[in-house]
Amino acid sequence: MIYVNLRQLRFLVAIHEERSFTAAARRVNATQSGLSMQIKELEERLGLRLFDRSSTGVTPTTAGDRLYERATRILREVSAIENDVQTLSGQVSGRVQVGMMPTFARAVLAPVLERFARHYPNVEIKVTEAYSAVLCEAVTNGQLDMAVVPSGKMVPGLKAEHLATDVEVFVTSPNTKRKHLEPVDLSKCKPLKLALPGPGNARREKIDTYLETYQVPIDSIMELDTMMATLDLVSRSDWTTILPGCLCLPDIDDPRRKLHPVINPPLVVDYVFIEPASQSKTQAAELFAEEIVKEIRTTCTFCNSKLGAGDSVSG
Amino acid sequence: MIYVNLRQLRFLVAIHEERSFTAAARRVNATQSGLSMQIKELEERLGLRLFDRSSTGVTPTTAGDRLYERATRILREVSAIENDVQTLSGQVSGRVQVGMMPTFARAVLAPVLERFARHYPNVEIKVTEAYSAVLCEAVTNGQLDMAVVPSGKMVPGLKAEHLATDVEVFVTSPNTKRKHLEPVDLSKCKPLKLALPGPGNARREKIDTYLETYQVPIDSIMELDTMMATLDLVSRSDWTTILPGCLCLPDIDDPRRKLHPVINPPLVVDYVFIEPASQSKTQAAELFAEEIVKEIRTTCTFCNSKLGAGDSVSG
DNA sequence: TAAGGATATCAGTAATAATGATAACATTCA
DNA sequence: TGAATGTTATCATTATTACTGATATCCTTA
Repeated sequence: MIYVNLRQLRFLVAIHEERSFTAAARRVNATQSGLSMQIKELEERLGLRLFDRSSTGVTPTTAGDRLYERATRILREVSAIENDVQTLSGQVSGRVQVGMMPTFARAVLAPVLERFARHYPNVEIKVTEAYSAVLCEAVTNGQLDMAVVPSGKMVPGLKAEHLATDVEVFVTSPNTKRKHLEPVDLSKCKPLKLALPGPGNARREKIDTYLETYQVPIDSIMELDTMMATLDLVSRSDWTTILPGCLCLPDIDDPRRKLHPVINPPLVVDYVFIEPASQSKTQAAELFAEEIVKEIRTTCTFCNSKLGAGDSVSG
Repeated sequence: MIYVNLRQLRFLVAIHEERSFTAAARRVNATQSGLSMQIKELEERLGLRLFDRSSTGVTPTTAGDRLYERATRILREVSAIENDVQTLSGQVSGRVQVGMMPTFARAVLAPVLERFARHYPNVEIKVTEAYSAVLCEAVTNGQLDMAVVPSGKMVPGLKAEHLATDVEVFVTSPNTKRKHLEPVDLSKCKPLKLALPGPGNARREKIDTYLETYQVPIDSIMELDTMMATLDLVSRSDWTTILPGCLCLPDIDDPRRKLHPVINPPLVVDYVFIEPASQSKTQAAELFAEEIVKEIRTTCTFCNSKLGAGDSVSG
C-alpha cells in the first residue's frame, strides 16, 4: 500500500538539487550505488521515470519535478516532528547555527544576540559571517540552520523569504567637497576609484550591472573582501566604496568618512532569509529567526529614513 | 538525521485510532510484537513516550496526539504522491469505491453514476449501500475510498466534511385526514405506530432524541432496516415512518403515500462526506466526490424548497 | 483464584539496504 | 584517434533492519 519511504524521498531531493547521483550520495553520506538502486526501485514501483540519466549527470523529468515538490514538503513536516520533541520537552534549548552577511555583523547582530541569549539561556548560538555563496552552500548541506544574505540567483534546495530593501551608500573620505549625507549621482562624478567585493559576491554583481547601465565613470577598481580594511582604506585615501546602509548606520556620525545615498536611480540591496527547503526550523531556530528578522526590518526602516533618497527607495 | 520512518507513522496512526496495539496490528497486517518494537524504537529515538500502556489497551500521551496529527497529514501527502502517478499518466482511470447511505440510492446516485461513467469511461465504479456504522468501518480500514453518511458520532481515522442539511419527512398511507405535503407537529398527533431503522443507526439516534425531547406520543415502534419494505408497509397500513427528504423526492407525487415535513421544531438530518484521514483521494475519486457532493447539495436545496417547513430548516 | 486479554521481550529468521568493485557509456582534451 | 575522466548501472556480498511466533508479565474481571 505504501510504496515510497522517507529515505527514497531524501535521496530524490538530494539528486534533484545536485543534478547528480554521485554528488547527492556524497551529500547524504551514502554511495552512488545505493542511491541508484533506491531510485530505480522507486521508479519501478511508481511506474514512471523520475530522472533522465546521461553520462554527465541527470535531469529530472516532469514527474521528478512534481515529486520533488511534494517530497520537500513531506520532509519538512517530518523534520517538524523531530522539532516538536524539544518543544514538548518544555524549555527552549538546543543549538542554533546562523549565517550572516558581513553587513549585519555590527548594527543588527549584536542587539539580537544579547536579547536572545538573555531570554533563552539554554540555547547554544553559533554565528558565521561569510559571503552569500558560502552561506547558501552551508545552509544547503545542513551546516547552518538559516542565513541572511543579499538576494541573488536562487540556489536549489533553499527556501527564501524577502526581508527588506536597503539603500546602498557611496562612502568617501572626509576630503571631498560633497556634504555628508548629501545624495550623489554616480554617473555625474569624476572617474571613481572604487573598492568593491570580489566577483561572485551577490552585491558585487548588482553593483556592476548598475555601474554599466548608468555608465558610471570608473578610474580603477580594487577587490576587497573585507569590510574593515575597506572602511580604513576609504577614510585615509581617495579610494571610495559602496556599502549597504545598514552597515553604515553605526558610525553615521563618524568624522572619518562621508556617506552619500546613491540616487538617479537609487541603488538598493535586497536582503533575504534562507533556510533548507526540506527541513523545518527547530523551536529555538524559529525564535531566533523571528528576532533577527524583526531587527533587520526595523534597522532597514530606520536606515531608509536616515539615508534613503526619498520615496523611490521603499518600492 | 531522520529518525522516524513512514512505517512507524503508519503504525502510530493505527494504534492511535484503535487504542490498541493488537487491533492496530490486525489492521495493518502485522504482528502485535512488531508494532510494539517499532513504537518502542520511535519512542526511544524521540526520547518521549507516545502511549500510556495498560492491560486494557493504550491511551495516547500529549506527544502521541501531537504526532498523530502530523502523521496523518504526512501520510496523506505521501499517498498523494502515489495518486499523482495516475494523474501524470494522462487519462483518468482506476477504481473508485464509494459508500452510500440508502437515502441517496435513488434520487442522487443514479444521475451521478450516469454522468460520471459517460465522462470517465476508464474508471471502475463500485458503490456499496449500507448504514453509517458499516460505511465508517469500511472507509477506516480502506475498503472504501469515501462515503456519504448521516452525521453522528465521529469515528477516529476519518476526515469529515458537512454536505447539507435535509428535512426529515413523516410518511403515512393515503388513508389519513392530513393533506399531502402539509407540515405536521408530531407531538400533537395521536399515538404513532412508527417503523424506524434499528438502534445503532445514526438517524435513529437523532430521531429517538427528538421523540423523547418533544414527547411525541408513541403507540409502538417496529425496527425495519430496509427502505423498500418500510415504504411498502406504510402505504398499505396505519404504520408510519420518518424518512429523509431526499429519499422521498423521487416519488413526491406517488398517490400511495402522503408526505409531511416535521415541524415544531423541524427534524433534520445532516449529511457528511467521509474519507480516510491519512490518505488522499485518487484523481478519479476526487472527481467522483465532486459530482456526488454537487448533486447532494442541489438535491437538498430542491428538497428544502419542496418539503421544507419555511426558513427554520436551513439554519 | 483462574481466565482472558493486553503489552513486552527474546531469539531466530526473513527481508531489505548498503557496500565496493566493475561494467558501460559519454565527454573532454591532447 | 585514443587516453583520461567522470557519469550511472549492475552485481554479489555483507551488514543492517524488521518481522515472526512463542513466551513472559501484568492487569482486569468473573
